[in-house]
Amino acid sequence: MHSLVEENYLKALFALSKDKGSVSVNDLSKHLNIKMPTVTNMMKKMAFKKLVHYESYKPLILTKKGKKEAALIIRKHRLTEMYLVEKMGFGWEEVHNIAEQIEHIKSPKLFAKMAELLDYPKFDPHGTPIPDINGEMEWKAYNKLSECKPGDMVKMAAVINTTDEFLKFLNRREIHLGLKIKIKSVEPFDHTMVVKYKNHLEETLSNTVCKRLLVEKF
Amino acid sequence: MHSLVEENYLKALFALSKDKGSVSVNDLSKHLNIKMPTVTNMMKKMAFKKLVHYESYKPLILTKKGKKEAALIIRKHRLTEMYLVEKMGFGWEEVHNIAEQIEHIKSPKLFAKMAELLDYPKFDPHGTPIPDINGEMEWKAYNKLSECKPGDMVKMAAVINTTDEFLKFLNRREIHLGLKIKIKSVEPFDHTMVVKYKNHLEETLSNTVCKRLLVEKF
DNA sequence: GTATTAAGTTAGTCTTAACTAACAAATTAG
DNA sequence: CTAATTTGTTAGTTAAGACTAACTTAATAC
Repeated sequence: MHSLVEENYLKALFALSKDKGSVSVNDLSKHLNIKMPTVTNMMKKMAFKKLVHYESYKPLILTKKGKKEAALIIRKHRLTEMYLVEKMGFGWEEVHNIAEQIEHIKSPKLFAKMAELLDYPKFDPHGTPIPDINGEMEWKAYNKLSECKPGDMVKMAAVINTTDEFLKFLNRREIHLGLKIKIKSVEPFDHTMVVKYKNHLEETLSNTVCKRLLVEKF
Repeated sequence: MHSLVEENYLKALFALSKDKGSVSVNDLSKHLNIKMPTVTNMMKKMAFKKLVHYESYKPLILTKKGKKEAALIIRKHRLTEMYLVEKMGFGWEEVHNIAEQIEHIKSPKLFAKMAELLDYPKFDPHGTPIPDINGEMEWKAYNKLSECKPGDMVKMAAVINTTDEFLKFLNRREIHLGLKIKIKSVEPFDHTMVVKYKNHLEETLSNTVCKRLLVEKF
């Protein structure tokens, strides 16, 4: 399998290529705090292993294989974070460093068990999606409603941390998956949103609510 | 801090020096599956770090510092094993490999939390004592089952040299920690024992097995 | 459109932790 | 007590993954 070092390169490549789809050697170098020549060498090695497409002076692009491997590491990271918070009582700010280490543990069983005990979560409490066992992350284009701007037209895609209370709240307001929502305005002080959808012409949603709603822009 | 590699040398030294108090380069080499010259080099390096007393052609002896560091790694290993079994529902025989990796995680908080959630255990699921945060271990006066006599009533307390094979063997016979066992008879020729426990009214255990089972008399 | 700056590569060095080959010391056998 | 065997050491090599210095290509500025 891959070394711990290679796994860190994969993760960084995956994270950085989110928007553009490709990464410069320079960006990767800065992100990992590793000098550029080292990165170049590593990219050649990883190209040989079919994890990344590499050509001199061209941007770096993960292969399908590379993307999958990266997603699986991220899966392990997020499951670990979530496990530490939900099952062990850690605070969110404490778990990153631990997860950064545990994500490299070679034991499918350990992570399968975490997933099971957490009820196969698709999102962590940040609302960030957790890739499945095949490295698929079909949800990656989603945003929190709270991060959208006035004027945006969005479609309801998912809900974070679905408690009974919250689901009843959504039902009362007729908010459901696939619903098209227009953001009318955002209160600068507490980030309360005024939105419009279907026959609700002026519904007010608190930031607490908006942070739990994942939407797709269009 | 120490590298993962050094930690493995420490652990091996600690385990092997249990009886004699010292270890030969050869034994350590065989135990770690690492050639002797490599071991010699490493011992010099670790002697420089005051982890081991090293003199050419003399047996290796852990320093006080070395012993403490080793005990702390073993603490992490055993806490992890116990956590996996008690809190995550793993089987006794599955946890060793995972703990072997997690023991190297650098996060005092993680292990403090495990200890807390397990109610500060002094013994792990194998019945072996868990060193405390200062590297101190509490050894109870356990006896090998092989040294008991017909008529003795004993309670399973710990297992020596826990290989996968052996643990599976114990599972098949439903032998576990805390189990109460009565010794019915001992074959004088090969020291095979006939014992009784739970609904096993006449189970025969070879001397090889009995020497590996630690029990508490009562 | 050339000059300058930024980004990327090549070549060579370092450290860690492994290895083999060859030699030396200690132990055991006769 | 010497010879043979086992154990341990020295010296030199290798691979991974980092580095610096020097050079080349690409991008940007004027």
